[in-house]
Amino acid sequence: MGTRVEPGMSCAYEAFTADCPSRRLLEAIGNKWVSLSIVALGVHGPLRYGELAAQIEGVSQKMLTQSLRRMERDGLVTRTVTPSVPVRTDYELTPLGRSLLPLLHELKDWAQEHMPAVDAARAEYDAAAPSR
Amino acid sequence: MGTRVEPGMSCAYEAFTADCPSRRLLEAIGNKWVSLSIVALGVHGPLRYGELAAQIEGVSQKMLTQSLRRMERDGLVTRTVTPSVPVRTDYELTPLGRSLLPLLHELKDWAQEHMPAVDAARAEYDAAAPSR
DNA sequence: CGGTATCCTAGGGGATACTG
DNA sequence: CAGTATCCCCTAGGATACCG
Repeated sequence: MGTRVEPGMSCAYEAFTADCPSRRLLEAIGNKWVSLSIVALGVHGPLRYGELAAQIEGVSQKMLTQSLRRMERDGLVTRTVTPSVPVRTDYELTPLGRSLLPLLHELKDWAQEHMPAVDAARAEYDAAAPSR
Repeated sequence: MGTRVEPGMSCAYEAFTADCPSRRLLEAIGNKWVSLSIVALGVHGPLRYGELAAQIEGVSQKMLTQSLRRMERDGLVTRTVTPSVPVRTDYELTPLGRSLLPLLHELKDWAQEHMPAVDAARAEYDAAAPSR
């Protein structure tokens, strides 16, 4: 408890307290569907609910809706409902949400460059002791 | 199915297929304990199991061990056991693991800069319709 | 010290059906 | 079309106890 950190400087590097910004960010966007939605919206601009669902293979209606609500609450996307028949809902990144794009883009770059190495490591690990 | 992507270029930007590198990376390091362990090891250098546990507030023995095993399998850390009594185990980042550090560092920077905005958005959202 | 092994529960998350 | 509601399974993950 001796090492209290400054507000805004919390989680500086010494300790990862339960409520430090880094951990809370991971809880907010660490979710697969959340980050994929952000990237999809970043690439294609505003998207309707159905378009978004089509972009993200395998996402269920429940999870997509839940993720979008959380993102809206976190100020990452705006939700615009047009009460036509049938109804139309558009999702768009806020400036805050857009500010995450460079980060996620780099993540994607890392993945494309290094995932083969990860696969190789896995294969070797599994081959060494198949029982593990 | 018409838009097939090049190997290595998969998940280029059009579609997020279930097995594209970006999604698989998120599954590998999206985990809170994994990324926190990587950063802790990146900052402090090699760490013993107990030291690592002390760095990461609130992690259970089970989750830490499980995360470290997964990271070892993925080639992100090495695990060195010294069979003394009591036994000593050191964890260290591999070059592959280290290559994630800049990324995670930027994540941390984003968190420290923008999490207050997220908190504000949440407060406003909750205030607008407390029932949600 | 650095783990397994076991038990247990809250929540993640899919499938399906219904609605404005 | 874009949801909500319900059911139900299954895993993440904590607590506890034991071991080399």
